[in-house]
Amino acid sequence: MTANDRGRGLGRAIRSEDRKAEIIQAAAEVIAERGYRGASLAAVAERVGLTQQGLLHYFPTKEALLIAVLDVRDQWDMASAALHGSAWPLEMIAGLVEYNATRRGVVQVFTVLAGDSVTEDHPASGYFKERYARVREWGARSLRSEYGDVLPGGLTPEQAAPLLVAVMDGLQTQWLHDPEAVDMPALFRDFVALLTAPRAADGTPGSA
Amino acid sequence: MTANDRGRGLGRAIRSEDRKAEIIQAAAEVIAERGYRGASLAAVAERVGLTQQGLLHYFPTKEALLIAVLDVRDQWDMASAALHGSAWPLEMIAGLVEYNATRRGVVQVFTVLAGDSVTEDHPASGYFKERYARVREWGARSLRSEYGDVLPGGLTPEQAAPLLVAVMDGLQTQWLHDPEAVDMPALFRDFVALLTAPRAADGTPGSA
DNA sequence: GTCTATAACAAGATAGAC
DNA sequence: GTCTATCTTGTTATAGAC
Repeated sequence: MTANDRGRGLGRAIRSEDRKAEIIQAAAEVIAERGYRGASLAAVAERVGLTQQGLLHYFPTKEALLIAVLDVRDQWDMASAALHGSAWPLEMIAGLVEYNATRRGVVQVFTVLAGDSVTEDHPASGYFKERYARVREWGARSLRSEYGDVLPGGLTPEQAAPLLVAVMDGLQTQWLHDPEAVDMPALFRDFVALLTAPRAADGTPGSA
Repeated sequence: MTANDRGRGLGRAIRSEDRKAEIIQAAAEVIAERGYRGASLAAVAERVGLTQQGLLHYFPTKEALLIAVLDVRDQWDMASAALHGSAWPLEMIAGLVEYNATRRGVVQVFTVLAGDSVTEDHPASGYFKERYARVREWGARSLRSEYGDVLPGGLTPEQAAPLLVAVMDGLQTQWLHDPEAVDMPALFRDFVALLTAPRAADGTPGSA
């Protein structure tokens, strides 16, 4: 707390965290551009004005850096809500999709890594398996708290949640390949409409 | 055409095509397991009992081999139908999803490459952009020929087609990460039900 | 905390023998 | 048609100076 802490103790520690955050940000960018395997430590280092060896002072291995990227990115999206257990109304999720459409980089990291990580012995494969399970559960809980045990469209929350996640992921892939041709937020809202528009009353009881 | 053409001419040419097909199959496997960047020519060559240099006799570069893999795989799925313009009823598409659930390798190549190819200067990025556009168009045409200008669920074919593709892709990703937890064919049929279940008649004209 | 030097590999591709 | 040998480049990671 003294004025001459510069270069030592807490002051230095905070600076170090800043540096780490900078590196994580740069790593996310490079991974988005070239995939995990294609992202070299040297390319990341260059972006923050370090050498490859200087970077390794902050993260001992490439894998450690990837984990750090994943952990930080997690705080940005649904997974964060999922982690904290707070339910989101569908309208809020649609808002997130709208926001995502303005942040290509964020979307691209996850799309690239989600694909990458189905390969053998990928360092992020466990992460994604858990993440998907967590988000599906959270989605089902959110939908149940908004609509009860059956959505207006006729599906249960447990049926709708994985579809919701699939639509988000799948639209992102198409959107990344051709943003002009794919209006991601509008299409997501079309899907929401499908989920929430009341079905016609048929012979089955329950409409009265 | 003579009997002693063995080792020359047509006989040899056919053998060479067989060898190429073998290599393409092996390449698809290795790409599924390790991604495009992680797939070394040596690993592919080993699977067909060749050296890396022997393999390069058939495909001059790694990129040429990737293109060949993509071209051949295309003949296996929807893109083939899309290419030939023939419409598929939704039930048939659901059948394809069911079939896919028995062929992990086929699914995995596309999922890995679709993610991989959103990165910069990826040799397959043009391929996927075109493929998605083609499949969306074909999907819309198929849906229109089965249901007309508005599906029972209320969406137009142009709205439903990209969602259909997104659900297929997105479910594949979740299924690859955790096949036990994700019943891909059943979930796809849930989505089909959403698309095709009649909506409740509201105040809007058109129901009479 | 960041650097230079370097170890230790692994990659794709070419040249040329057989 | 397939091999051995080799070039060139790029990778992660370590050792140790400053």
